[in-house]
Amino acid sequence: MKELEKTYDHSKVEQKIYQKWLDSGYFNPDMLPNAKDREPFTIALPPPNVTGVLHMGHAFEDTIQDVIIRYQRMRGRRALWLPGTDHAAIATQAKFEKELYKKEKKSRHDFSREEFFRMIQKFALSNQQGILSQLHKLGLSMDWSRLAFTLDKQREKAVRTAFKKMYEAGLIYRGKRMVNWDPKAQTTVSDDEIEYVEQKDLFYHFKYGPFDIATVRPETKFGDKYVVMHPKDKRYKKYKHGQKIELEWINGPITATIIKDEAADMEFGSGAMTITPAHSAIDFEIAQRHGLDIDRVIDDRGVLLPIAGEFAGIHIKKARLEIVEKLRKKGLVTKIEENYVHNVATNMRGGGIIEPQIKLQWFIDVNKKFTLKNSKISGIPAGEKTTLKDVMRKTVESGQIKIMPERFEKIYFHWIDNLRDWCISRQIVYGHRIPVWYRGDEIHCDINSPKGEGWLQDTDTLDTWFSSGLWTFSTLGWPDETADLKTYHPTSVMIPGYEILFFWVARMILMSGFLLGDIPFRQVVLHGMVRDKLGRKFSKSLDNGVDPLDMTAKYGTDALRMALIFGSGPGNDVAFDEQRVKGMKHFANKLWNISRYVMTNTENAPVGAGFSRPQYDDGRASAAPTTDADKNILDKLDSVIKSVTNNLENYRLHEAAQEIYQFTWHEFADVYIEASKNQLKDEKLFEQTLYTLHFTLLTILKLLHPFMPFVTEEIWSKLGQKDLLLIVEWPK
RNA sequence: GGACGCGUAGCUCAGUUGGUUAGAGCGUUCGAUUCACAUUCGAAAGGUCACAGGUUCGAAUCCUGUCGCGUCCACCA
Repeated sequence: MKELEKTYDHSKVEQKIYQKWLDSGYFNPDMLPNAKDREPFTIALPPPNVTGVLHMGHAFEDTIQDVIIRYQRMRGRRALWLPGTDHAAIATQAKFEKELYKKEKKSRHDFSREEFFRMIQKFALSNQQGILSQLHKLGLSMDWSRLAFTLDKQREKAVRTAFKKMYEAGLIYRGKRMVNWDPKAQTTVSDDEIEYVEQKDLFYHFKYGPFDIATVRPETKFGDKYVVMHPKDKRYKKYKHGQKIELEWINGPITATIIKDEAADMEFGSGAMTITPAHSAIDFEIAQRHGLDIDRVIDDRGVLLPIAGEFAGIHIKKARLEIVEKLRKKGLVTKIEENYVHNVATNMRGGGIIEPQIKLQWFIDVNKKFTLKNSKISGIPAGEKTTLKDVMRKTVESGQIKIMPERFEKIYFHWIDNLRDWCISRQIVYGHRIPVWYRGDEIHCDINSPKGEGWLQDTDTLDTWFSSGLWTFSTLGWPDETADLKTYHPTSVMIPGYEILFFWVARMILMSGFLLGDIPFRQVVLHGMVRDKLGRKFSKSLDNGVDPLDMTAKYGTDALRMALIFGSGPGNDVAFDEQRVKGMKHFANKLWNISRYVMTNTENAPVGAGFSRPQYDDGRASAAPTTDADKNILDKLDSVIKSVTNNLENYRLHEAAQEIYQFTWHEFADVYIEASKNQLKDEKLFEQTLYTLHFTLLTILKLLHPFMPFVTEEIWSKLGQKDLLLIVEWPK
């Protein structure tokens, strides 16, 4: 028996233990003992963005997954946890461009496309290295041999194959539509990447012929030649739909047309509004309903077009005040309200304020009918017509995919109901380039460029979520029919934050449904966000960020893991409190000293590592001399095993963790170990007591291992156990 | 405007289908120390489970309403 230090020093243990695990090869499920006989269990890691470093949210998310995968491995599953990173297209390019400008005062225009792509890819891959080393330090049991990246060769093949199949099914089309244009990043963004930010502005009222119209954006008003009011608005009864009126406007007299449309809100302002169809989704719809002209006023850079007359060529930001000034001189400004609060659409991936524009873009049609040749989706038989929306809905509705907590299912359905076609093209270079080539009027979509002269590839790249949507199967080798794909797909459980339910979870269901006719995962367990102890988001401006690696250095990885799991309900946000991590470091030390006690006492015992359980194997009642304390602790142990197992099966990790903690400290240490001190002095009770101490400790180590892998593995080896605790059978 | 969540000890939070004196971590107070652990042990203080009704033999838990906080969706010219 080896001596144990008086205190547990994580810094001496963690790296050594992690190396032991790596050397064992058991992170790769195919290397597990009797791998072929094991039932597969798969988790695909939500790939962290290569934009930066890991934060506490990652530590939380990855700990949850590690607990589950370790538990399943011990339960005898062929447990695969597949790691990877996400190229995060627009976010990464935006970040790179920012740094490039800061460091070298250069922009994307200073480089060729190919050169610029290579620079960003290099930046991304160097970030990736940092992230991978952080993942190692968190003790995560991922299968590094299968590491994937959303923008590597194999994933490119998957992306192009997926695009081609959807294109051929007519689900991907190119069309001129109103999109969210970010003039700063010079690209479109999808509806889901818009974040509305409250902002205070001046609210201008103008005299528009006989009408009072209001706006915060006078610079869009040049093209306004339609005035819209509700058909039932009594104030405007005398005006007829289609009626023309002459009036004085910014650059002289114009002819305006009266439009009666129910989109006009009678309660708001004067009830009359002018519309700018080329730069507003709502206005665009109104214009389409009535067949109105759609005149572009602002270009891609936010500069006014010739329609603005003397203001043409001026940036909208600058033009606003000048326009108001001109209107004021003409006596057309009736009122200016200050501090008008309204929402502005912004690009949440580090871009600017969204300017709706009509552009030629690529879309995924979510309502178009198609036929699934092979379908494992319940509610959609093979050969039957369906839509992508239907796939997303039916898989969850039927319970084939379960979402936990359940309340998110409602939110998910609501999102599907309001879903519009997904704009997948981006005008940036960092991403998967659209696999479509043009030559004159010819168009060619394929995995590789077409043969022959004069073909030019589409310059757009794909929305990053397009490649993320393939993640569960592109990581397993799809489109090739690999053994991995057959063995490990559909994956067992997906564990993302609730904030990417739409971006990602829904898109994976869509992609897997169409391309494989199957679900990507059986279960979704959503977790909340990690906030600071006051419940605020971690943010740069508040400077309240906590680096997970600082915590692991200070208190140990086990302590951080346990602290994150301990006080968190499913789907709820977690308030991060350093004090709790400290408390869990104490717990690790407590366990360490419990082990010291058991070891020093079993040192001279006739029983060694091969402790048997003679008294309890069958017929507990008739067993050898046993005290109430023994019965009590072993009964409780049995019930803890059952309960912890049940809670882990149902992804109630926090409850499982609390039960083990409670049992270890306040039952085993506080009660039984105290009682054992007297029992060990009694010859008749000696062996029984040793047995109970030893058996209980070993079982605790097994139960606790998924949560606190390092300290448990270390003690396990000090106890002289041969196998790694990592793959020891889960207690029953 | 629509939907959802939360409000439990000083602080941060658990509390699975309603069931005995409501729990944890940290903090506070008092006491203990050669015997596994001061990163410890024992004890204590501290909660009308936001509020008001209702269902029930019984409600922190279910229902209705009120107040406060938060999130998501839609978006107003």
